[in-house]
Amino acid sequence: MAASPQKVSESTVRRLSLYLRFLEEFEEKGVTTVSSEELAGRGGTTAAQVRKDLSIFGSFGKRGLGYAVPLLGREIRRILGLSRSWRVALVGAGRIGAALFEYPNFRTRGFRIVTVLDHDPKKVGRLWDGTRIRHVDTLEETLRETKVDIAILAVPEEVVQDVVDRVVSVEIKAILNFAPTQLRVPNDVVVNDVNMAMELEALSFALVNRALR
Amino acid sequence: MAASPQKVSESTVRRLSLYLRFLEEFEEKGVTTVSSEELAGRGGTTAAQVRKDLSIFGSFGKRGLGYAVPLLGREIRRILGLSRSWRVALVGAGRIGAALFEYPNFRTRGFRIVTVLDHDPKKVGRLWDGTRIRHVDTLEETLRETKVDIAILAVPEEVVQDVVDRVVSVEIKAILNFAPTQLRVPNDVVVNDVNMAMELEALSFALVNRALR
DNA sequence: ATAGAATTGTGAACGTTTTCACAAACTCCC
DNA sequence: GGGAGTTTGTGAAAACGTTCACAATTCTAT
Repeated sequence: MAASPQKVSESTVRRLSLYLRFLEEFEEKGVTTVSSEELAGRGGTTAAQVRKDLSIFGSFGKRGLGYAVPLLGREIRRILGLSRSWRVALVGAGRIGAALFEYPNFRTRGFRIVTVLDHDPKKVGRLWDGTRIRHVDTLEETLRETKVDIAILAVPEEVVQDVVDRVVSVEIKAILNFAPTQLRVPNDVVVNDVNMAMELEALSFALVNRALR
Repeated sequence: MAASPQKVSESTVRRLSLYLRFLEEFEEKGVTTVSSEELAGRGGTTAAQVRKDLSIFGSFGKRGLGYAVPLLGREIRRILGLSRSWRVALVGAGRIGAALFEYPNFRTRGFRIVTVLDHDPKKVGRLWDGTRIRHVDTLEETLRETKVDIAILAVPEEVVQDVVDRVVSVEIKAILNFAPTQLRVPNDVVVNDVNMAMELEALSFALVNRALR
C-alpha cells in the first residue's frame, strides 16, 4: 500500500513510462481526471493492467471517479526517479552521439548531458551547445569530476567493452548501450541496450511468419 | 520438429538474433562447433533456454557434440528471414535518420536502404551515398516504385501518425518507429519502437530502486 | 438521505515463459 | 566393439505476468 516492496517487472516499468507520457498529453489538453480505461485505450494495454501496474506502488485513484491527472503524473515521476535530474555522460560523438545529444526528449525528462567524450582529436575541444568535448583518455577523471550518474555509450562495437570496463571502474551503475554487443558488467550495474539491427531482424521474422495471423 | 507451427514469443526472436551474432563471432574465430552452454555463456541466458529456443524450429544439434557453427548460423538466418535481402525506406533525414543511414550493421544483415524521404526542401534532391533524397509528399509513389518492404520512421512525433497512415496505405507491413509515440496501425502491420527516453527512464528506475538487489 | 452509476484495488484463475531434470543419442578412446 | 563421458531435445514443474471478476468506495442527482 505504501512504498515499493515487491519485485517490479521490466514490462511494468516500461508501461509506467508510457502512462506518464499519456498523462502529460491529457494534462496539456486540460483534462483533470482519467480512468484506467482511458489510460489503457491510448496505448496497447488494458484497464486491468493499468490498475495492476499502479497498485504495486500504491493506490492513487478514487473509486467511482478515476485518477487525478496531475497527481498521478507526479507519483509516476517519483516512482521512476524522475523528480530529480540525472547527470549523463555521452561517450562517442559520432553520428549516433550527435543525434542523441540533440534529442529533445532527454532534457525535458530531466536527463542532462553534462559530459561528452570522443576519441577523435579533431572533435576534442569543440564546444557542443555549451559542453566542451573531452578526450576519451580522460574518461575516469572527467566522469568523476562531472559527477555522472548514467553513461550513454555510442562507440564502435570493437571498443565498447573497454569503455564499459572503464566506466564501471568509476562506480557508474547505469549504462545505455548503442553498440550491438552483449556487455559484461558486474551485476550491480544495469545495462539497457538499444540494438537497431535486432529490431529490424524482429521485423524480418514477423514478415516471413506473417502466415500465422 | 520441422517448420514453425507454434507461436513464437518475442523474447525467443530477440535471443535468436543474439545467438546469430555470437555464432558469427565464433565462425570468425574458426570455431566449428559450440554447445548450448557456450552459446548461453556469451549472453545473458542459460543453456536450457538456448536449447528450448532452437527446438521450436527443429533439431539442429548433435547429442554429445553440440551445434555445427556454420549450419546453425544458416538455419537461424533462414528462420529470421535473413537469407533474402530486405528493401528499406528511411523517412526523415534529420540527425537520427543520418545516423541510421550510416549504421553499418544494417547492410551486413541484408537490410538495404533504397529510399530516403524528407520534408525539408534544402535536403530534397541531395545524394546520400548514391541515394537521392525525395520529398515526403511523394511518399506513396516512391515507396511503391522502389518496392519497399520495411519503413523506418525518424520523423518528429507531431507528424509521425500522418506518415504512418500513408505508409500503411501502400501496403507496407513492417515499421520501425523512432518517435516516442504509440502508433495506431491495422493489426496486420507490425511496429517495433525504439524509444530512447523510455530506456533512460528504465535506468532511472533501476538506480532509484537499487536497494532491492 | 438514498438510490443508482461509475470506477478502483485486488485475490484468484489463467496463460505464457523459464528452468529443471533426465532419457536418448552421439563421440572418443582403448 | 564397448564403456565412459558429453550434450541434445523435451516433457514436467516452477516462476512469472496478464486477465477476470467483484466487493468496496466514491460521486451525482433527486
